[in-house]
Amino acid sequence: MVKLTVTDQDVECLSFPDQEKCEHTIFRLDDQISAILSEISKDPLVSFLVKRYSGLRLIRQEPEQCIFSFVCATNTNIPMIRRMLFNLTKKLGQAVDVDGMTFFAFPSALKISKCSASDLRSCGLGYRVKAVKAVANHIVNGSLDFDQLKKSSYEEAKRHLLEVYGIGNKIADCVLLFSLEKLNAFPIDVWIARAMAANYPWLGGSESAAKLSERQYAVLSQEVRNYFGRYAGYAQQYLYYHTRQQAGRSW
DNA sequence: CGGCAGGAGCCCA
DNA sequence: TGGGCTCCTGCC
Repeated sequence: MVKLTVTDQDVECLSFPDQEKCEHTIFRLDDQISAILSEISKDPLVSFLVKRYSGLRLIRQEPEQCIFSFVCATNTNIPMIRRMLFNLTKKLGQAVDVDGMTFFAFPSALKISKCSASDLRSCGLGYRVKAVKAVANHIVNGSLDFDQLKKSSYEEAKRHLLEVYGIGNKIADCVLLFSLEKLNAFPIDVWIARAMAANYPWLGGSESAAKLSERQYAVLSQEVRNYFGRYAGYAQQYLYYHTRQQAGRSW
């Protein structure tokens, strides 16, 4: 659990249990950011966005928290996602008191795997209960080993993730980018798909569809990683943030 | 007030 | 390739 304090100058970070320089972990401050930004700035639009949204960073999450969060995020909206995750942490997570307020840590996969389906359902997860259960079981029985996946290539790690019920292309790419150190992962949700069709019509086989088929996702995914390179995920972050800003939805 | 559409996707037929 | 899945919100 982390407490962030925004000051005029920067962001102060305090973690529980205490971890030295947790902001370096969370905001990837150890990345060679100038080299990364200059590489993705070969693209004119990204170059513009890098200047416009200077300071934007990729977040590094704990894999378990990351994958459960994105499983809950299918076919819904952000207020709903927050509610589901809050209910889940309140029901199963450990209470932590900070500044006189009680927060709840993200529960372990073991805790989730032991939780009954009806209790999970009571968190408002709906049909996602089946996927949440499947992910928890894979983690507990060792068939989903995040430490191993961190050492694997993008392609191999993604293949393993896709074997889990409830994990499709988009969630797999999010988990790879935000928690498994695959900076070339480029998650394509409906917003990014629209943005790509509008700004990069020559990528993705000139498919203008907002909803991508399995095949279209694979083609576009491969092409954007070729085009933006090993730090494609950083480019995605700028494009995604910009798209959401344009839509007037800044969380 | 009720009814309906739609939303950080995925699975199955 | 399209429909269903849960739940909630916004709109009419």
